[in-house]
Amino acid sequence: MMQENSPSDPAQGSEFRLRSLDAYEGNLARRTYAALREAILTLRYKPGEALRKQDICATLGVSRSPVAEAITRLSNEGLVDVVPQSGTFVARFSMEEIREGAFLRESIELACAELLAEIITDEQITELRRNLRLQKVMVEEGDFAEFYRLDGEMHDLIIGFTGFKQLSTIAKTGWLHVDRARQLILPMPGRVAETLQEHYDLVDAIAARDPQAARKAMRAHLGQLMKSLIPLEKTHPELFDPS
Amino acid sequence: MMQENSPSDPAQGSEFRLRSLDAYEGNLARRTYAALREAILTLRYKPGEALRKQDICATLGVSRSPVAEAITRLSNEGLVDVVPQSGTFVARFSMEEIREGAFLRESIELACAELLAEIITDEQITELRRNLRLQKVMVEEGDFAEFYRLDGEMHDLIIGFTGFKQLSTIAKTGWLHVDRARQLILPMPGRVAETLQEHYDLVDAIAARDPQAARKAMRAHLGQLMKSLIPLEKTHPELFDPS
DNA sequence: GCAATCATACTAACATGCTAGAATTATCGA
DNA sequence: TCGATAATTCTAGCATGTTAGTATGATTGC
Repeated sequence: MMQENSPSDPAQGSEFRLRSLDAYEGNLARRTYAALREAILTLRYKPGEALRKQDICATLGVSRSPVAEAITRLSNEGLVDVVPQSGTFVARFSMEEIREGAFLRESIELACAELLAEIITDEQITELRRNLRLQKVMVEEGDFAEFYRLDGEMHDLIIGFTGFKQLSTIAKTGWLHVDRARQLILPMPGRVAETLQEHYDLVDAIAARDPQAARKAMRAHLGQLMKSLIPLEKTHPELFDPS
Repeated sequence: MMQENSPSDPAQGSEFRLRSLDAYEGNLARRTYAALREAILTLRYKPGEALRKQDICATLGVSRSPVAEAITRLSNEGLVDVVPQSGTFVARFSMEEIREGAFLRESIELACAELLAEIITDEQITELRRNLRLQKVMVEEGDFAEFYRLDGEMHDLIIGFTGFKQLSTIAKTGWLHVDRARQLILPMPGRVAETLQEHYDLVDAIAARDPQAARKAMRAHLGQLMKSLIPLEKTHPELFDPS
């Protein structure tokens, strides 16, 4: 099988794309996984590109074992495609997978929002509102990176408040493909403001302890995001799975 | 740290608990994973028990590499606990995790049932009904193992009909802990008949293209299962996480 | 008898050698 | 010039050697 490299590939052979392992924690394999994962999600490794184990080993200063383990894990998550006896490639986008990840997260968060609307405490509502205030500030300051971080944190809070500990990890794993695709969208001030409003609606519904409204708000919110992702397949066809 | 072996451990040192690898497919690591997973889920490896890599290597006739990779994966799924530089142990049951797995699956299947109620085709309904007829036969014949297999197949069908390909795997992964705990419950004819009826209700609701009824039926069905699992913590305390 | 200390026998984690097979390039034939 | 074939150079997958850290059991001191 052949998986062409992006031709516009200058001499980036040496790896400036991986952060040092001591930015992460855990054993070598886990840290290697984290470094690779970050590089893939931020598109420093481009979809379709071959992953060179040797380079990675050299750059990170580890042997092949932890790298192999990391790649296995990335493969399980669908971020890379392993071709036996041939090579490992950064997975291309697949609108199918993106939809699926969005659906999974929507399923989980709908259930959480619904449950939370019944059991949420006042302290937890306060924490959500505090997060929202920070989001507002970031929108006003135009700090979109921090806004997205707070966005993720808010979703995490909502899931975490249910008391379930692994659920957030699963939701995020499904969300990986969506997150990677989102990197291609330049944040537009207008859209970000809308997103913030959707967050307000969602938290309001939960705070009002209205399960149905919470479901509706969550669905509307995630629906908007998907709408912004659909055009990507047309604008960046080379990054997508031929399908 | 100390994790005692079950004292009632005769000379089962030699491993009669792992099926031969050629019962599975994929590379050695994947097959090793499958074999271990099956042994853990069927309780041939008991919760809390230490996993001896050397024995496993000898039994399966493979080296430590594939076994290590398999264990890493089982660890990610929460089926084993790895204690660095010490040992790996079959995870004990945790009612917390069981609840969480059930919640995850409920979230996914509720969303699927709701979606399906809108888009399901007549052929798909036929396939579900066919599965139900087989379930009925198995209940009548008292073949509970086959009934449970069909049960799983039905849930798979429902998820698969949405067109999403990975969702079933995720749902099953979350369901692992539930499945393992279910091994402790002797199937009682009465309860199995009830379960079958719940399946009928669910499929009827989907076939009637009634999203709300489908949600309700799915929730009732999974709620019943959880109800049967709760007492296990009292009857088999030694298999549960001290919590 | 009992607690503290030390030696031993385990383990996970990591490094590295080896092999079979795939992709690529070089060579050859028309 | 072009197509087929052979040689080379990749890779993943597997086996195994090494190391550091943990638990266990023996030994010692009291």
